[in-house]
Amino acid sequence: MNNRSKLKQCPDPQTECKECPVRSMALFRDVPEAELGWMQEFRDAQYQLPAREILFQEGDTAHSLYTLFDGWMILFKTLDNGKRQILRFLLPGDFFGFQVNAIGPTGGYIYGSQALMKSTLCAFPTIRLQAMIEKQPQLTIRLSEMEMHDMTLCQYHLIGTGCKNSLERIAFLLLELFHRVRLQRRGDYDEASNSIIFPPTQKDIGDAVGLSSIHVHRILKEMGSKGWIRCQGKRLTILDEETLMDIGQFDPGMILPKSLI
Amino acid sequence: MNNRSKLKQCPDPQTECKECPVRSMALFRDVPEAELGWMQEFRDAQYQLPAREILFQEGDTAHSLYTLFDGWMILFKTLDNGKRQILRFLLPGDFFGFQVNAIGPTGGYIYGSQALMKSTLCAFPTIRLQAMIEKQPQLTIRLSEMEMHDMTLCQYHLIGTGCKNSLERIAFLLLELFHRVRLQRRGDYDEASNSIIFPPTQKDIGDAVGLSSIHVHRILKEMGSKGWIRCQGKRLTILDEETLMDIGQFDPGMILPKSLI
DNA sequence: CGTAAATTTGAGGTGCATCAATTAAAGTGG
DNA sequence: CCACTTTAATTGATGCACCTCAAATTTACG
Repeated sequence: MNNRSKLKQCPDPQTECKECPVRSMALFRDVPEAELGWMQEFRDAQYQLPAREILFQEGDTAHSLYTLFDGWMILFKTLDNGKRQILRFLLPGDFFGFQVNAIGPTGGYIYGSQALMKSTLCAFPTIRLQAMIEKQPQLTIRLSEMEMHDMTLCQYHLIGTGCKNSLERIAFLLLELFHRVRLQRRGDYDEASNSIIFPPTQKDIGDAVGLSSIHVHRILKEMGSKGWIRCQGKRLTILDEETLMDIGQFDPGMILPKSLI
Repeated sequence: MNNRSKLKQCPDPQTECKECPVRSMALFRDVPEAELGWMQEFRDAQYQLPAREILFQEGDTAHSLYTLFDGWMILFKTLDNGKRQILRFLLPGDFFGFQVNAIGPTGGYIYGSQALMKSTLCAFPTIRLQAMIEKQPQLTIRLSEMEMHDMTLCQYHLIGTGCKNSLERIAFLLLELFHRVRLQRRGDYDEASNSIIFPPTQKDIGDAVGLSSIHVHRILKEMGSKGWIRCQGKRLTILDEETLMDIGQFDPGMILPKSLI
């Protein structure tokens, strides 16, 4: 465990895997119900992380693999020039921590991770991955699927920073996050107002799409004044989805999970 | 087969999988020698593609999965505004074509693919992937490894377009491609001159790192005048690798293959 | 050898960054 | 619950890294 972070183990009783509310999004989605108890043995524990807290930094030895259980997190990389690139926004069910910078299980994480709001994590030791796969070989297929999905999103972000202007990039990002939250159909999406809880700051948005927080602010203001969105107090409301989809060249289909086979 | 392309089947005899020179980089790297003959049955054929030819376009039905056998190719996406983003440069051994835009095997490719020089491909039908995996379950682990590797590269490119200036991005890209070619230790790398065959145009470079071809040219000229590189006639020579690594924040370790387990 | 494609160079414009300073909001401890 | 501190949002002014346009030259190629 990284002593830089204020990670705390959750008080018992912790959530049972077989009752997990994010199971349909998670790595162990396809593990048969009867095997879940066994799988749970591999789990380290559930942990809580306060808002804005760092879980691990780039280079930290990768002892654990994580599934975000509740909250919002980011994976990021900081450069020598002080700039930060957000690589992924993590929502409940998302799996992370298996990209390391060396061959074998002794490597370090190639990115840092931070909570954007109070978050809960399920962790299991990296060292047990092999045993888990041997017990449940179909995990590798699910792992590939999740990687493929992350890869697709990463490619769309690359397309954004490579080819789109500021308005288009931000429109895309807002819609992507909005749809990802809505797909989960949990309390964070409010159907009546078509809004979601939205913890990223303007700086976070900028660091995700390659813009300064000041310019992000101007674009958000423009989007607000045109009646496309409302964005205040950690809540994002989408008012004109069609226009935003057109501008951002976003298609909800591209964030749907795909099967490898 | 896509009739837009001038894909031609290679004249027999085609290369035997067990004698494949790129096997150590390829999907079937870990398949036991004894099983390779069986695996080869799944193969469609070897195909040849002329320089600058399109293999498939975004949206084409994904009938085949490909391994680049010889040559250079790119995966790219073109936007409504006419701009193009290069998502991956493909070198011999690289596997592509399994990212599709729909659930199940009936989807279309989410990117286009084009040869940068005369290239040879090995193809097998997407529909046989499941049977191959059932016969050789360890293929899914190797697939995950390859995806993880591609994902890492994609992330570094995102970091480039998101956080780096033009000089830093181009330095990174040149070194990445240089090292990837050199890792293969085939004829395309010349040790005496520390140079590689380098088919991308200045426009290709720009489309990969999010710059105009004109600006790419100015930067390449600057790099040349400072004695860092020589870049002419489809050949790239690295003269001052240390300076370039420093500027581009490139570490050769990050393109080395990693094991999942 | 002729045509298309890529490279090269210059001039001018702009989208976004940077700097600076104020206001508002969120977090913290008494 | 309020005073205090920190962080985020907001706004204006200025600058530059890179884009776009245009045209000449060189290279690639059937």
